[in-house]
Amino acid sequence: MRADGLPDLVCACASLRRAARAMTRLYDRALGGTGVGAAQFTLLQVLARNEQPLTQRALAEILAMDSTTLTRTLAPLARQDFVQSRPGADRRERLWTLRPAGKRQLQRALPRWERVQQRVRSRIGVQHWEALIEETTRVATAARMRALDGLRAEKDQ
Amino acid sequence: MRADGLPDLVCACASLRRAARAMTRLYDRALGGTGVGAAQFTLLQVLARNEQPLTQRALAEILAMDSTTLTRTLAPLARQDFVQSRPGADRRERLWTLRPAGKRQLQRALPRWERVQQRVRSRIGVQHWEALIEETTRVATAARMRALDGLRAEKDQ
DNA sequence: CGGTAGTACATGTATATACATATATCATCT
DNA sequence: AGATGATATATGTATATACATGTACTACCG
Repeated sequence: MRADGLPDLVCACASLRRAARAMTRLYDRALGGTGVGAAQFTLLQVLARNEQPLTQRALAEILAMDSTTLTRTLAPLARQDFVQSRPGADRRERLWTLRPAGKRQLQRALPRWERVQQRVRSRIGVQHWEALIEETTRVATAARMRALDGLRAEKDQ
Repeated sequence: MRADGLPDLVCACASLRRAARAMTRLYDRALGGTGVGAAQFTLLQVLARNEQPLTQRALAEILAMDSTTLTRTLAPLARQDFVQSRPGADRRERLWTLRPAGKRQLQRALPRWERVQQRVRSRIGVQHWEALIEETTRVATAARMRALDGLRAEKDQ
Protein backbone atom coordinates (compact mmCIF):
# COMPACT_ATOMS: atom_id res chain seq x y z
CA MET A 1 0.00 0.00 0.00
CA ARG A 2 1.26 3.46 -0.85
CA ALA A 3 2.01 5.77 2.03
CA ASP A 4 -1.24 7.40 3.00
CA GLY A 5 -3.01 5.25 0.42
CA LEU A 6 -6.42 3.83 0.95
CA PRO A 7 -6.56 0.11 1.69
CA ASP A 8 -7.48 -2.28 -1.06
CA LEU A 9 -11.09 -3.31 -0.81
CA VAL A 10 -10.74 -6.74 -2.43
CA CYS A 11 -14.17 -6.23 -3.92
CA ALA A 12 -14.31 -4.74 -7.40
CA CYS A 13 -17.74 -3.34 -6.76
CA ALA A 14 -16.76 -1.70 -3.49
CA SER A 15 -13.61 -0.31 -5.04
CA LEU A 16 -15.52 1.16 -7.94
CA ARG A 17 -18.14 2.65 -5.67
CA ARG A 18 -15.50 4.21 -3.49
CA ALA A 19 -13.69 5.73 -6.44
CA ALA A 20 -16.97 7.01 -7.84
CA ARG A 21 -17.83 8.68 -4.54
CA ALA A 22 -14.42 10.30 -4.29
CA MET A 23 -14.50 11.57 -7.85
CA THR A 24 -18.08 12.72 -7.61
CA ARG A 25 -17.25 14.84 -4.61
CA LEU A 26 -14.30 16.32 -6.44
CA TYR A 27 -16.31 17.15 -9.52
CA ASP A 28 -19.30 18.36 -7.55
CA ARG A 29 -17.10 20.78 -5.68
CA ALA A 30 -15.34 21.91 -8.84
CA LEU A 31 -18.71 22.56 -10.46
CA GLY A 32 -20.04 24.13 -7.30
CA GLY A 33 -21.93 27.30 -7.95
CA THR A 34 -22.46 26.67 -11.63
CA GLY A 35 -25.88 25.27 -10.88
CA VAL A 36 -25.30 21.66 -11.84
CA GLY A 37 -23.42 18.83 -10.22
CA ALA A 38 -21.52 15.97 -11.79
CA ALA A 39 -24.56 13.82 -12.48
CA GLN A 40 -26.62 16.54 -14.11
CA PHE A 41 -23.61 17.78 -16.03
CA THR A 42 -23.22 14.36 -17.55
CA LEU A 43 -26.82 14.28 -18.68
CA LEU A 44 -26.50 17.65 -20.38
CA GLN A 45 -23.23 16.64 -21.99
CA VAL A 46 -24.56 13.40 -23.40
CA LEU A 47 -27.55 15.18 -24.88
CA ALA A 48 -25.31 17.90 -26.30
CA ARG A 49 -23.10 15.35 -27.99
CA ASN A 50 -26.00 13.78 -29.84
CA GLU A 51 -27.52 15.74 -32.62
CA GLN A 52 -30.55 13.52 -32.59
CA PRO A 53 -32.93 13.63 -29.67
CA LEU A 54 -32.56 10.53 -27.54
CA THR A 55 -35.28 8.41 -26.10
CA GLN A 56 -35.22 7.93 -22.39
CA ARG A 57 -34.30 4.32 -22.98
CA ALA A 58 -31.40 5.20 -25.27
CA LEU A 59 -30.09 7.61 -22.67
CA ALA A 60 -30.41 4.90 -20.06
CA GLU A 61 -28.42 2.49 -22.24
CA ILE A 62 -25.64 4.95 -22.83
CA LEU A 63 -25.35 5.65 -19.13
CA ALA A 64 -25.96 2.07 -17.98
CA MET A 65 -28.75 3.38 -15.84
CA ASP A 66 -32.24 2.16 -15.15
CA SER A 67 -34.52 4.06 -17.48
CA THR A 68 -37.01 4.77 -14.73
CA THR A 69 -34.29 6.46 -12.75
CA LEU A 70 -34.10 8.99 -15.53
CA THR A 71 -37.71 9.92 -14.94
CA ARG A 72 -36.51 11.32 -11.64
CA THR A 73 -33.11 12.71 -12.56
CA LEU A 74 -34.36 14.50 -15.66
CA ALA A 75 -37.24 16.12 -13.84
CA PRO A 76 -35.27 18.93 -12.16
CA LEU A 77 -33.47 19.66 -15.44
CA ALA A 78 -36.80 19.92 -17.22
CA ARG A 79 -38.16 22.18 -14.47
CA GLN A 80 -35.32 24.60 -15.14
CA ASP A 81 -35.93 24.30 -18.86
CA PHE A 82 -32.49 22.84 -19.48
CA VAL A 83 -34.01 19.89 -21.30
CA GLN A 84 -37.34 19.11 -22.83
CA SER A 85 -39.19 15.98 -23.82
CA ARG A 86 -41.75 15.32 -26.47
CA PRO A 87 -43.48 12.08 -27.37
CA GLY A 88 -41.94 10.08 -30.18
CA ALA A 89 -43.63 8.55 -33.19
CA ASP A 90 -44.09 5.60 -30.91
CA ARG A 91 -46.07 7.50 -28.36
CA ARG A 92 -44.84 5.49 -25.41
CA GLU A 93 -41.43 7.00 -25.92
CA ARG A 94 -40.12 10.33 -24.74
CA LEU A 95 -37.59 12.08 -26.89
CA TRP A 96 -35.25 14.31 -24.95
CA THR A 97 -33.51 17.36 -26.31
CA LEU A 98 -31.24 19.99 -24.87
CA ARG A 99 -32.77 23.46 -24.72
CA PRO A 100 -30.96 26.77 -25.14
CA ALA A 101 -30.90 27.34 -21.39
CA GLY A 102 -29.33 23.92 -21.02
CA LYS A 103 -26.67 24.74 -23.59
CA ARG A 104 -25.82 27.93 -21.76
CA GLN A 105 -25.66 26.05 -18.50
CA LEU A 106 -23.34 23.54 -20.06
CA GLN A 107 -21.10 26.30 -21.44
CA ARG A 108 -20.94 27.88 -18.04
CA ALA A 109 -19.88 24.63 -16.38
CA LEU A 110 -17.47 23.51 -19.09
CA PRO A 111 -14.36 25.45 -18.05
CA ARG A 112 -14.57 24.15 -14.52
CA TRP A 113 -15.15 20.64 -15.73
CA GLU A 114 -12.13 20.85 -18.00
CA ARG A 115 -10.01 22.18 -15.20
CA VAL A 116 -10.87 19.42 -12.80
CA GLN A 117 -10.36 16.82 -15.52
CA GLN A 118 -6.95 18.28 -16.30
CA ARG A 119 -6.04 18.46 -12.68
CA VAL A 120 -6.88 14.85 -12.00
CA ARG A 121 -5.20 13.74 -15.19
CA SER A 122 -1.93 15.37 -14.30
CA ARG A 123 -2.16 14.21 -10.72
CA ILE A 124 -2.52 10.53 -11.56
CA GLY A 125 -0.69 10.66 -14.89
CA VAL A 126 -1.94 10.25 -18.41
CA GLN A 127 -1.32 6.51 -18.42
CA HIS A 128 -3.44 5.92 -15.37
CA TRP A 129 -6.07 8.30 -16.63
CA GLU A 130 -6.40 6.39 -19.85
CA ALA A 131 -6.32 3.07 -18.07
CA LEU A 132 -9.08 4.27 -15.76
CA ILE A 133 -11.33 5.30 -18.61
CA GLU A 134 -10.65 2.11 -20.49
CA GLU A 135 -11.19 -0.24 -17.59
CA THR A 136 -14.33 1.46 -16.38
CA THR A 137 -15.79 1.50 -19.85
CA ARG A 138 -14.91 -2.13 -20.29
CA VAL A 139 -16.45 -3.24 -17.06
CA ALA A 140 -19.61 -1.22 -17.58
CA THR A 141 -19.97 -2.92 -20.94
CA ALA A 142 -19.26 -6.34 -19.50
CA ALA A 143 -21.65 -5.92 -16.62
CA ARG A 144 -24.56 -5.55 -18.99
CA MET A 145 -24.10 -8.98 -20.45
CA ARG A 146 -26.68 -11.63 -19.88
CA ALA A 147 -24.06 -14.20 -19.01
CA LEU A 148 -23.27 -12.37 -15.83
CA ASP A 149 -26.79 -11.47 -14.96
CA GLY A 150 -27.79 -15.12 -14.91
CA LEU A 151 -26.44 -15.35 -11.42
CA ARG A 152 -29.80 -14.37 -10.12
CA ALA A 153 -31.49 -17.47 -11.42
CA GLU A 154 -29.06 -19.91 -9.89
CA LYS A 155 -29.98 -21.35 -6.56
CA ASP A 156 -27.45 -21.56 -3.78
CA GLN A 157 -27.55 -25.27 -3.20
CA MET B 1 -15.52 1.22 -29.81
CA ARG B 2 -16.03 -2.49 -29.37
CA ALA B 3 -19.04 -4.03 -31.06
CA ASP B 4 -21.97 -3.53 -28.74
CA GLY B 5 -19.69 -1.60 -26.42
CA LEU B 6 -20.78 1.44 -24.52
CA PRO B 7 -19.56 4.77 -25.84
CA ASP B 8 -16.68 6.49 -24.13
CA LEU B 9 -17.89 9.19 -21.82
CA VAL B 10 -14.81 11.42 -22.01
CA CYS B 11 -15.39 12.33 -18.40
CA ALA B 12 -13.56 10.25 -15.83
CA CYS B 13 -16.19 10.95 -13.25
CA ALA B 14 -19.07 9.97 -15.50
CA SER B 15 -17.25 6.85 -16.60
CA LEU B 16 -16.59 5.82 -13.02
CA ARG B 17 -20.16 6.49 -12.00
CA ARG B 18 -21.46 4.46 -14.91
CA ALA B 19 -19.23 1.52 -14.09
CA ALA B 20 -20.20 1.73 -10.45
CA ARG B 21 -23.89 1.65 -11.34
CA ALA B 22 -23.44 -1.33 -13.62
CA MET B 23 -21.41 -3.28 -11.10
CA THR B 24 -23.68 -2.40 -8.23
CA ARG B 25 -26.65 -3.76 -10.08
CA LEU B 26 -24.76 -6.94 -10.84
CA TYR B 27 -23.68 -7.44 -7.25
CA ASP B 28 -27.05 -6.44 -5.84
CA ARG B 29 -28.73 -9.04 -7.98
CA ALA B 30 -26.17 -11.66 -7.12
CA LEU B 31 -26.68 -10.95 -3.43
CA GLY B 32 -30.42 -10.75 -3.88
CA GLY B 33 -32.31 -12.61 -1.22
CA THR B 34 -29.43 -12.80 1.22
CA GLY B 35 -30.75 -9.75 2.99
CA VAL B 36 -27.98 -7.30 2.15
CA GLY B 37 -27.01 -5.47 -1.00
CA ALA B 38 -23.60 -4.46 -2.26
CA ALA B 39 -23.30 -1.35 -0.12
CA GLN B 40 -24.28 -3.01 3.14
CA PHE B 41 -22.18 -6.04 2.35
CA THR B 42 -19.15 -3.80 2.05
CA LEU B 43 -19.78 -2.25 5.44
CA LEU B 44 -20.03 -5.64 7.08
CA GLN B 45 -16.93 -6.85 5.32
CA VAL B 46 -14.80 -3.89 6.31
CA LEU B 47 -15.85 -4.26 9.93
CA ALA B 48 -15.17 -7.99 9.80
CA ARG B 49 -11.68 -7.43 8.46
CA ASN B 50 -10.72 -5.16 11.34
CA GLU B 51 -10.23 -6.75 14.69
CA GLN B 52 -10.42 -3.38 16.38
CA PRO B 53 -13.72 -1.53 16.44
CA LEU B 54 -13.63 1.40 14.06
CA THR B 55 -14.82 4.88 14.71
CA GLN B 56 -17.37 6.22 12.32
CA ARG B 57 -14.74 8.60 11.01
CA ALA B 58 -12.22 5.81 10.41
CA LEU B 59 -14.83 3.85 8.52
CA ALA B 60 -15.60 6.94 6.48
CA GLU B 61 -11.92 7.37 5.63
CA ILE B 62 -11.51 3.79 4.53
CA LEU B 63 -14.54 4.04 2.29
CA ALA B 64 -13.89 7.62 1.10
CA MET B 65 -17.35 8.47 2.28
CA ASP B 66 -18.75 11.40 4.19
CA SER B 67 -18.89 10.37 7.81
CA THR B 68 -22.39 11.72 8.26
CA THR B 69 -23.56 9.49 5.45
CA LEU B 70 -22.64 6.57 7.65
CA THR B 71 -25.08 7.74 10.29
CA ARG B 72 -27.75 6.86 7.76
CA THR B 73 -26.30 3.78 6.12
CA LEU B 74 -25.38 2.10 9.40
CA ALA B 75 -28.78 2.67 10.94
CA PRO B 76 -30.60 -0.18 9.17
CA LEU B 77 -27.73 -2.55 9.95
CA ALA B 78 -27.91 -1.57 13.61
CA ARG B 79 -31.69 -2.04 13.60
CA GLN B 80 -31.18 -5.62 12.50
CA ASP B 81 -28.48 -6.04 15.10
CA PHE B 82 -25.83 -6.73 12.48
CA VAL B 83 -23.63 -4.00 13.94
CA GLN B 84 -23.49 -2.09 17.15
CA SER B 85 -21.96 1.15 18.33
CA ARG B 86 -20.71 2.29 21.67
CA PRO B 87 -19.16 5.60 22.65
CA GLY B 88 -15.38 5.76 22.62
CA ALA B 89 -13.03 7.10 25.25
CA ASP B 90 -13.48 10.36 23.45
CA ARG B 91 -17.19 10.44 23.94
CA ARG B 92 -17.92 12.24 20.71
CA GLU B 93 -16.86 9.15 18.85
CA ARG B 94 -18.85 6.06 18.07
CA LEU B 95 -17.03 2.77 17.91
CA TRP B 96 -18.61 0.28 15.58
CA THR B 97 -18.37 -3.47 15.86
CA LEU B 98 -19.80 -6.39 14.00
CA ARG B 99 -22.29 -8.45 15.99
CA PRO B 100 -22.85 -12.21 15.75
CA ALA B 101 -25.93 -11.72 13.60
CA GLY B 102 -23.84 -9.57 11.29
CA LYS B 103 -21.17 -12.26 11.04
CA ARG B 104 -23.78 -14.84 10.16
CA GLN B 105 -25.25 -12.51 7.58
CA LEU B 106 -21.83 -12.00 6.08
CA GLN B 107 -21.22 -15.75 5.96
CA ARG B 108 -24.52 -16.25 4.22
CA ALA B 109 -23.70 -13.66 1.57
CA LEU B 110 -20.08 -14.63 1.06
CA PRO B 111 -20.51 -17.51 -1.41
CA ARG B 112 -22.62 -15.39 -3.71
CA TRP B 113 -20.23 -12.51 -3.48
CA GLU B 114 -17.34 -14.79 -4.36
CA ARG B 115 -19.20 -16.20 -7.27
CA VAL B 116 -20.02 -12.87 -8.79
CA GLN B 117 -16.46 -11.69 -8.25
CA GLN B 118 -15.15 -14.80 -9.95
CA ARG B 119 -17.60 -14.46 -12.78
CA VAL B 120 -16.67 -10.87 -13.51
CA ARG B 121 -12.99 -11.61 -13.18
CA SER B 122 -13.07 -14.35 -15.73
CA ARG B 123 -15.32 -12.33 -18.01
CA ILE B 124 -13.00 -9.34 -18.21
CA GLY B 125 -9.77 -11.24 -17.59
CA VAL B 126 -7.43 -11.20 -14.64
CA GLN B 127 -5.31 -8.43 -16.11
CA HIS B 128 -8.21 -6.09 -16.47
CA TRP B 129 -9.56 -7.08 -13.10
CA GLU B 130 -6.32 -6.17 -11.43
CA ALA B 131 -5.98 -2.99 -13.43
CA LEU B 132 -9.49 -2.02 -12.41
CA ILE B 133 -8.81 -2.50 -8.72
CA GLU B 134 -5.52 -0.70 -8.97
CA GLU B 135 -6.77 2.27 -10.92
CA THR B 136 -9.85 2.75 -8.80
CA THR B 137 -7.86 2.52 -5.59
CA ARG B 138 -5.36 4.98 -6.98
CA VAL B 139 -7.90 7.52 -8.04
CA ALA B 140 -9.84 7.27 -4.81
CA THR B 141 -6.61 7.97 -2.97
CA ALA B 142 -5.69 10.82 -5.27
CA ALA B 143 -9.11 12.42 -5.05
CA ARG B 144 -8.73 12.92 -1.33
CA MET B 145 -5.71 15.15 -1.74
CA ARG B 146 -5.93 18.76 -0.81
CA ALA B 147 -4.21 19.82 -3.98
CA LEU B 148 -7.20 18.76 -6.00
CA ASP B 149 -9.78 19.99 -3.61
CA GLY B 150 -8.43 23.51 -3.85
CA LEU B 151 -10.39 23.97 -7.04
CA ARG B 152 -13.30 25.12 -5.00
CA ALA B 153 -11.49 28.19 -3.74
CA GLU B 154 -10.42 29.40 -7.17
CA LYS B 155 -12.62 31.95 -8.83
CA ASP B 156 -13.54 31.62 -12.44
CA GLN B 157 -12.13 34.88 -13.71
C1' DC C 1 -9.48 27.55 35.21
C1' DG C 2 -12.43 29.71 31.62
C1' DG C 3 -13.05 30.94 26.90
C1' DT C 4 -12.40 29.72 22.14
C1' DA C 5 -11.50 26.98 18.41
C1' DG C 6 -11.76 22.53 16.51
C1' DT C 7 -13.73 17.73 16.06
C1' DA C 8 -17.37 13.85 15.87
C1' DC C 9 -21.60 12.77 15.09
C1' DA C 10 -26.92 13.90 14.35
C1' DT C 11 -30.41 16.06 11.69
C1' DG C 12 -32.74 18.62 7.93
C1' DT C 13 -32.89 18.69 3.16
C1' DA C 14 -31.98 17.46 -1.56
C1' DT C 15 -30.43 14.46 -5.27
C1' DA C 16 -29.32 9.82 -7.25
C1' DT C 17 -30.49 5.27 -7.73
C1' DA C 18 -33.06 0.81 -8.32
C1' DC C 19 -36.95 -2.34 -8.21
C1' DA C 20 -41.92 -3.74 -8.22
C1' DT C 21 -45.83 -2.56 -10.02
C1' DA C 22 -49.18 0.23 -12.75
C1' DT C 23 -50.55 2.35 -17.19
C1' DA C 24 -50.48 3.39 -21.91
C1' DT C 25 -49.14 1.99 -26.26
C1' DC C 26 -47.46 -1.07 -29.76
C1' DA C 27 -46.92 -5.64 -32.18
C1' DT C 28 -48.63 -10.00 -33.42
C1' DC C 29 -51.52 -13.74 -34.16
C1' DT C 30 -55.84 -15.38 -35.29
C1' DA D 1 -60.63 -6.10 -35.67
C1' DG D 2 -59.88 -8.37 -30.92
C1' DA D 3 -57.11 -10.69 -27.70
C1' DT D 4 -52.54 -11.29 -25.94
C1' DG D 5 -48.04 -10.40 -24.94
C1' DA D 6 -44.21 -7.12 -25.11
C1' DT D 7 -42.31 -2.46 -24.37
C1' DA D 8 -41.70 2.61 -22.63
C1' DT D 9 -42.42 5.30 -19.15
C1' DA D 10 -44.64 6.77 -14.39
C1' DT D 11 -45.23 6.01 -9.52
C1' DG D 12 -44.62 4.07 -4.84
C1' DT D 13 -41.09 2.86 -1.87
C1' DA D 14 -36.52 2.18 -0.06
C1' DT D 15 -31.56 2.92 0.19
C1' DA D 16 -27.28 5.68 -0.72
C1' DT D 17 -25.17 9.88 -0.74
C1' DA D 18 -23.59 14.72 0.36
C1' DC D 19 -23.73 19.26 2.42
C1' DA D 20 -25.15 22.86 5.86
C1' DT D 21 -26.06 23.35 10.21
C1' DG D 22 -26.78 22.03 15.08
C1' DT D 23 -25.05 19.83 19.41
C1' DA D 24 -21.91 17.74 22.44
C1' DC D 25 -17.44 17.17 23.61
C1' DT D 26 -12.28 17.94 23.47
C1' DA D 27 -8.06 20.62 23.13
C1' DC D 28 -5.59 24.50 23.71
C1' DC D 29 -4.31 29.10 25.08
C1' DG D 30 -3.91 32.78 28.16
